[in-house]
Amino acid sequence: MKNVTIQDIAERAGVTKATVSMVINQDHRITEKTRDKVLKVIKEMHYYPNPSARKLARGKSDVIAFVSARFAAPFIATVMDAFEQRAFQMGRYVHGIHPYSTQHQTEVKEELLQQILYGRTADAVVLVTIRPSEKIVAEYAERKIPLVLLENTLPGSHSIRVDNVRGGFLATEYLLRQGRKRIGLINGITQPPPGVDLVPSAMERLQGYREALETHGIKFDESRVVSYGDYLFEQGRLGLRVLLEKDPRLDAVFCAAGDIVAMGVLAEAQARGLKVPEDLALVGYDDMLASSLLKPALTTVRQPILQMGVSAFETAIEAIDGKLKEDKNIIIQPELIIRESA
Amino acid sequence: MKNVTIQDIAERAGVTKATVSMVINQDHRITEKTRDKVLKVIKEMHYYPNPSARKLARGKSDVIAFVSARFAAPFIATVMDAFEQRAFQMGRYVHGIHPYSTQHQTEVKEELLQQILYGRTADAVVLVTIRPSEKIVAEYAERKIPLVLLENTLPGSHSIRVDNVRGGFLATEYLLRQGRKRIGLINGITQPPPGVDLVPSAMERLQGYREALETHGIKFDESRVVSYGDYLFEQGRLGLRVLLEKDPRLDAVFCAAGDIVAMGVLAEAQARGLKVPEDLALVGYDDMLASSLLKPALTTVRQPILQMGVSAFETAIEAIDGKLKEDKNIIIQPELIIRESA
DNA sequence: TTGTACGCGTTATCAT
DNA sequence: ATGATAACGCGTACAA
Repeated sequence: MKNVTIQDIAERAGVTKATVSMVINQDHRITEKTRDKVLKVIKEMHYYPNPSARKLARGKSDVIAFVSARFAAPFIATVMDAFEQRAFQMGRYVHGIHPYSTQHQTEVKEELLQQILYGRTADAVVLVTIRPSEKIVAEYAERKIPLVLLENTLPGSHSIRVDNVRGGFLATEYLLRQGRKRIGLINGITQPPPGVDLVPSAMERLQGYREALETHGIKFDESRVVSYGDYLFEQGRLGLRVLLEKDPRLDAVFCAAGDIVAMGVLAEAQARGLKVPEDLALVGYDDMLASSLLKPALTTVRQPILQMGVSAFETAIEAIDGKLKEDKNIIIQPELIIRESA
Repeated sequence: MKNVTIQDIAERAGVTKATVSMVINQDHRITEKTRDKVLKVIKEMHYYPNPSARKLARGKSDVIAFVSARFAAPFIATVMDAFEQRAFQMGRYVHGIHPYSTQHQTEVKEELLQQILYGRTADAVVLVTIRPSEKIVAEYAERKIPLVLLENTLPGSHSIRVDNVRGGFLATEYLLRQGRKRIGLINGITQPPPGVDLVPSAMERLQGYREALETHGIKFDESRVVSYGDYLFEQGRLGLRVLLEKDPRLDAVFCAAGDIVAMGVLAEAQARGLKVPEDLALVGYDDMLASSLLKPALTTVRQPILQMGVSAFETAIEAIDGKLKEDKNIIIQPELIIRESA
């Protein structure tokens, strides 16, 4: 009925709160005897320390905040899962990972990060695909709360990134090698409207695309590029329509916006009677589970997502433990998975 | 550097902590004048109340715990997303949703639920596909922390469920109507080994399958059923192999274990040169994004996942607000989506 | 509005 | 070496 507190345990065990606390926190200066006695009472009375009181008392929170735009995006869900998996393996922060989402709103993000920082809610913050303002980074640095960025880099914070320039390059170059000349690009937004966050990976993939074209002596043509803020199936259908309208002779699409969007491209192509890859070659990005199951199976750039989650967790732990004197920047290489669509 | 506390604000604004607290909590009995003054200081000094202190002081936590086995499962990620979406819309518990995962381990689950309960960490707990022990339910009831179950029901807690019996029935009956007689079932585990949790939906889909057979005068044959604990692509391949070994004349498969598994079935069928649906009709479960993109497009039972998340959130809020005198049990009807595979 | 006890652990200091 | 005492962390809420 009433909540069991440390005081109750102390009384029942005939010691003081301090002793109970020490038992819980494995302080060495207690006898086996008293410890066993106290532990027994704890079990008996179903005592669980109040985490709020605990946090309040010691400033540390035993929490890592994991901030992303939306939970449902496969990329994010997978990273989060790997992150947590690693936590279980290492036995640290096991129930101490707090996912937050910003719903893509810059304002929510800023507010949230302030809140986490000044509310002392987390020992470290992991940001997936979200770019904090420099002001925030500075404030975190001052209070010594480590930031770990995924898909971003900023001085003053650690980062885990996939080499997106290379990803864009690999995909485009492969298409060129297959003899394609008119390669459309469906991408994320590279010039975000106010209030929407920039996703640098889109810029980088664009750059890779350009570099590959240049390497092969083909001039970059802006009319071959479309950008969308959402990464949905419908964007793929729409994107292909737009690209074909600009040039019906389009012979390939690199869908840097991801495999879901690529699926939309595929559907639209098929609806128009275009054969993939014969009439239109298609390369996606991400390599989701379903990508290999499509007909034709999707050629795509694979992101080592699990590894990103694992590295993010390990980096966060190292930072929390004070083992990182400088920014740690991990770059993971993507891989082109060649299947049937190109 | 040092943390800004309510005390600092009070001093700077020339009032007491109590006043500041009232301002923050929108208590009406304070003058506009003092309120504005206090708010100004709060802004200036970047004051954010310490959530731990706050929770400690008032027993309420402003948190809803959202407990599932794994984050990455598409079903779970989608529910979680809808859940959070609704929170944003309603402006309640906006950053107060704490996802936890149990990694499928019963022990972890029990421990976690105890911790949440006795640690007073949440105002309500939502459990996705996870069944708490009756003991836990009783303990939650006693402490008046509402439980909301998804895909489960237990007296003493609220529930949101999809009518799985009906889902199983719809799929099987449709296959029977198409003239199929030898219908295999690939399902989740209905008799879990110790330490692994029961997923009742598997039982229910099995029941729907049986009922449909009986309705059409076909005897249930246990050798047509295989069960797996994981819902992976590989299970689909394996499942079909096993079923065909038992009866090579199999003419249909209802893959109640979900569309990912169904994709495995499809791949295996195609690898064996079986035409779908001519030689083998296939019905899945879930209706994922990719399901409509396969060749042949997958006929499947659609789960109204978004709606489940929304209902779960609303139910949690109602329960927290004390508006539910009795258990609320919502049942959502699934829908058979007919495409090409059957 | 203010003063202040309270919620619950942690930890520095002190006694044995 | 063990354990007790007491102050502390930060808001909330009730009596005055």
